[in-house]
Amino acid sequence: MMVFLFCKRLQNSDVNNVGRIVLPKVDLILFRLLFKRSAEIHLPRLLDHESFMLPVLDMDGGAAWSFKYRYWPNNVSRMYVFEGTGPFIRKYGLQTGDYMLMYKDMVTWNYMIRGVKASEAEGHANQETTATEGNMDNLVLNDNAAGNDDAVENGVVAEVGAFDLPDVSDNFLKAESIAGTSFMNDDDSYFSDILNSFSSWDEIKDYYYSPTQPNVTSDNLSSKDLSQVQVRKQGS
DNA sequence: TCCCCATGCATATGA
DNA sequence: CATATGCATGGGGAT
Repeated sequence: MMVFLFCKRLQNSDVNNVGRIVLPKVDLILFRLLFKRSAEIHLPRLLDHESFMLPVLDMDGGAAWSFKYRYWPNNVSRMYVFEGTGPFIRKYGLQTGDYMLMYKDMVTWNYMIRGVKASEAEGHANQETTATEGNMDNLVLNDNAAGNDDAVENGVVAEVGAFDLPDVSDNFLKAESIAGTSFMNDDDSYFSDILNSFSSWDEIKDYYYSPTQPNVTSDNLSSKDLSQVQVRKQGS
């Protein structure tokens, strides 16, 4: 099962030849449902001034990327960025206003990525989305879920059932429109499917917090894949 | 008031 | 001198 993590509407500074993409600090859907946590959880945690190469599989097939994942100190906060994104941007021909969507494969733990042109997004969009296209920036859910620290401390996944499912916000529908796929089916079983796929609270916690790298190594990629992993230097 | 993030810009790197 | 890197600044939206 693929979990949608976040969507970034690309800006000039994301698609120019610098080759880095500033990541949004949007919440992961599941975590926004369970807790009120933000940003630093939809990708592996970075220690102080830590950075590393993050393998990311292309959902379009064939390609595998390797972005340098790091952050910039910013006042008391952080700005997260992917570096070495030039080849990805070029493969999809992404320009300002297009989208980068990230997912995580819950079976393999691979991070997955795809680019969506704004024009394609319009193709998937419903009327409402089209009408408010200017607001399709970084997608977040309504935060209707009550915080429940008790469930966390008790370590009981079953407590999850006590949460109200969030409303399917307009933005969530927009994310689906851009993705061209449904993250949640009609009876809201999307979240319960996710939760049921874990057997314990620790599993959920590990899954989202673990600094463990995705199960992608140079050993299980073809040479063709590897050729796309390398970050192209300017002018090469 | 807070904080996110788009981009400016000073410094480092290196051709 | 050109480009890459690492952070700072400030507008604007959320709280």
